[in-house]
Amino acid sequence: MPTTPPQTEPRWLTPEEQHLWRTFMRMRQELDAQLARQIQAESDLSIADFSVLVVLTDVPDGRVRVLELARNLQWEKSRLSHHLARMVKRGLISRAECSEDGRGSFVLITDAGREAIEAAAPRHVELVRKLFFDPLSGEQLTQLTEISERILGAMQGCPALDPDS
Amino acid sequence: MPTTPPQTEPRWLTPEEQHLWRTFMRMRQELDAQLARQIQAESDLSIADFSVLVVLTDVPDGRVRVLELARNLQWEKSRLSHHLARMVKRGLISRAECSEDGRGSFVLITDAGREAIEAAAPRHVELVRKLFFDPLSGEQLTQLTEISERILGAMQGCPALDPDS
DNA sequence: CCCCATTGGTTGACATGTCATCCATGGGGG
DNA sequence: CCCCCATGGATGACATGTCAACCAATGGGG
Repeated sequence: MPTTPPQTEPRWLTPEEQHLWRTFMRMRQELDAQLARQIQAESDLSIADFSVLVVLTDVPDGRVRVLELARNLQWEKSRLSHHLARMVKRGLISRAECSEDGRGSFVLITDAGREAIEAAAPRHVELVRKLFFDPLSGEQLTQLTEISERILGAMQGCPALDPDS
Repeated sequence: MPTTPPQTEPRWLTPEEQHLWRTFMRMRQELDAQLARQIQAESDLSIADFSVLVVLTDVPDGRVRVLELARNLQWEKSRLSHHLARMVKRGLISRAECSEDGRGSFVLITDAGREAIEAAAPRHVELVRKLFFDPLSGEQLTQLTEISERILGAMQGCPALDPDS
């Protein structure tokens, strides 16, 4: 029998499962797209810029180690490095070397950066509310929290094919 | 009073809302990443390739108009055009001109394309099950379906800043 | 004290996505 | 019939992301 061994017929999705999967994926995608378009149009920041700046404004001195950023955003270091370079070029952040660790480097938010995010944030939250929170009941919010945590949990246990971290 | 007019203090997220939003976003992101990595590693198709091929195999003759594809995937036509060009170059699909409409063009799946997706699909479904369906209870699946539909609905009504479609 | 594997981070080549523009056909009103 | 604009699609320039290789500082064992 020359067939590849463990080829039990895969458990394809039932019609309802398929419907859920497709709806979920489309929702994700559309949500991203809308948020991206809005933030881009109104503030000439990208979602990526925005999330970097959020982290920077969350810490008291607006100063974070690169690797800390990477862990926080769950980005690979390469992507982060490239992105930070662009953000420096646009004056949103700047860098400082790290005295404790000669290899390391700090990222710090500039005044322009702070200005940019403070201008963009209110409209952004407003849209997040309108598209994500407002359509859902309080009960659904609880449910979705639980659901997200479950799925996330299932993946943490799955070191699968994880290059970084 | 020189302040910009309708600047009532934005409704920032409460801690629970923030927790939900961040958990949800991280879940999305991690889910995407895992699926992308797996499919890439095992089949040298990308998620994008995969979803194009799925549409192509869904129709009886494996032949779809470009614009039909675009609507189906919700991609902008430019992205689709570029992507199709690459897929042609890799032999996964080919094209045929459209007799009914001289501007139009058909996309058709090649044997290589069919082979590629048939090889990739089973492992992919398996992973989707493992990461998305299995961790959730039947009740949660129902809830998530409802939730996704709600959010999606809220966005359909929002023609917002939609360049295409 | 030195060697060397690890770690923090950058770089270059390349794949992918976006935006604006272009081009050819199609399909009506004048 | 012809003009003109809407439509289907391609293209080029550029922003962004990924992968693999690289480099310099670190920090332990021998």
